[in-house]
Amino acid sequence: MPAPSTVSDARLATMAKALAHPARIAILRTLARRSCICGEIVEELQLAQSTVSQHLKVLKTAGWITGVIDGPRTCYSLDPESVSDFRFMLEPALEQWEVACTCSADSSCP
Amino acid sequence: MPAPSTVSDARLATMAKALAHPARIAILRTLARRSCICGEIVEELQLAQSTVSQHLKVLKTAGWITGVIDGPRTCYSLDPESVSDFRFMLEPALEQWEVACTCSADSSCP
DNA sequence: ATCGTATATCGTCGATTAACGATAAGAGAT
DNA sequence: ATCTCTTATCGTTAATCGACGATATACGAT
Repeated sequence: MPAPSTVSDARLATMAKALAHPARIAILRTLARRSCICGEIVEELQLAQSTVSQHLKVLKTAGWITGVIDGPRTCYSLDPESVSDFRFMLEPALEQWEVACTCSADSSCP
Repeated sequence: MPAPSTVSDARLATMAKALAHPARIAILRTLARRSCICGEIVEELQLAQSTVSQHLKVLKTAGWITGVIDGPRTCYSLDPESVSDFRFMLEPALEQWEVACTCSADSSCP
């Protein structure tokens, strides 16, 4: 029997990839605090506007956030459902991995 | 006040980055099952040996796994401590993010 | 209709990633 | 000492990432 899952691992990897940059983590933290922000993020992180826009796009594509256009600006928010999905995919695995023994019995190991 | 954390976000991002590939997730799942494997992973995933070796290096560098050389082979295992670190860094954030409202009050939003 | 603001997109650059085959290095066994 | 097996590393390739400035687009206000 092969390792379980593998189906949703693609999505898990995609969301992890979007998380794999300090600037994007910072953006998520910011959105968690005051929800709905656009170019204010540019001030908070000291990055060019185009760079921030790209990071937002990555987060949006991966599903972490949603963007609602509000006149000339776009209002970004965390997508709680996707956060929930991510937790549901990741946490059972992490729990299992944390208790994995350092070296199991049926193995070709020292 | 800026967003909290940012200190360990670098490490969080690093570990997330290592997680951001289906093959590496598969490797972690495998190691969680039977611990201590080396080239058996090459069979499980259908990838070249050098590719698997690289993925193992990425996981090791990020701290997810440890490698103990055992004669001619190397025995890899999950590092429960790092898994724990990762959980400790990530889960509080995820909990917070999941309950973040879609659009908060003090915001320039619709 | 035009101006100003806000944001997305384009094009570019250097750096990194992912994959592979080929080669080197280490440890046992003959 | 040599052969074999296992794994790490090297070199290459195409693709992607991260950052930026410049430009285009969209909207609201004048």
